[in-house]
Amino acid sequence: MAARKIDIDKVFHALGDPTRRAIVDRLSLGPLSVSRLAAPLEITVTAVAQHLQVLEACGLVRTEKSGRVRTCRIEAAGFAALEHWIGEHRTLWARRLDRLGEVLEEDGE
Amino acid sequence: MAARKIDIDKVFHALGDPTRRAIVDRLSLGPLSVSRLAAPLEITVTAVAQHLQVLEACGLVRTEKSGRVRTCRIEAAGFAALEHWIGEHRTLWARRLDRLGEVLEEDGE
DNA sequence: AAAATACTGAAGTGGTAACTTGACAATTCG
DNA sequence: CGAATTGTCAAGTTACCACTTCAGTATTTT
Repeated sequence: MAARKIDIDKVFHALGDPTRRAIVDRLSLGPLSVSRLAAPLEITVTAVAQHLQVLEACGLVRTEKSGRVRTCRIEAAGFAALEHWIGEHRTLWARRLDRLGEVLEEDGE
Repeated sequence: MAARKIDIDKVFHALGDPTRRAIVDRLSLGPLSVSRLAAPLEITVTAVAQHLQVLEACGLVRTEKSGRVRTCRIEAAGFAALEHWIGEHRTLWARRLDRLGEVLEEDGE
């Protein structure tokens, strides 16, 4: 799986930014170039490139440059680290998860 | 119904801080007062109280003051929001997880 | 009552994260 | 070739975040 050691700190921090989560969301549907990623976002291509560096540094995204285009895709390592952290806490928290039917109210996200 | 609207943004941001994750870890084992939470951490009680505000605001922790002691415990709502977000992405990402070895393939774009 | 305990509030500091602009490099295309 | 596309590098700005100090409020203990 994850060959490299993934820093869960960075994973949480990376996903704490809504713009980066939006990037991850879109990449979940398939690879995209930097400018295509930037198009629907209201920030500059430079800003998107910076977000991509963050996402790449924590193993959530992998990019590859070919010609003048950098193609970005989801990478599993960071996601695996996140699930691992959650898995470690799920058992501890599971008891309390029972009584939260009321909180799972929508929220869109 | 919707007791509180959980903001996944805040949940990720809250857990992005190692000190706050340490707090969550210890509270997973049982309730603690603010000063007991602060003891092993190398920060002031005030700082811990501030972290607790963050954790409480995103539904990861619940606190209750009785006398001069504020007791803190894990709250499931934030954790549920986190699992919900992951659940929504797991299916999308699972595909990529399966095909890790063959990603050199061009997806067009 | 006095002193110790447990926390709270306001205000300030230092660092850093997100974003911008502007200049530049590299590639593809007319 | 020259021009447009695509992304990169280096600063600089702004805003926020984690944390501190200090002064203050309740509450318990002695």
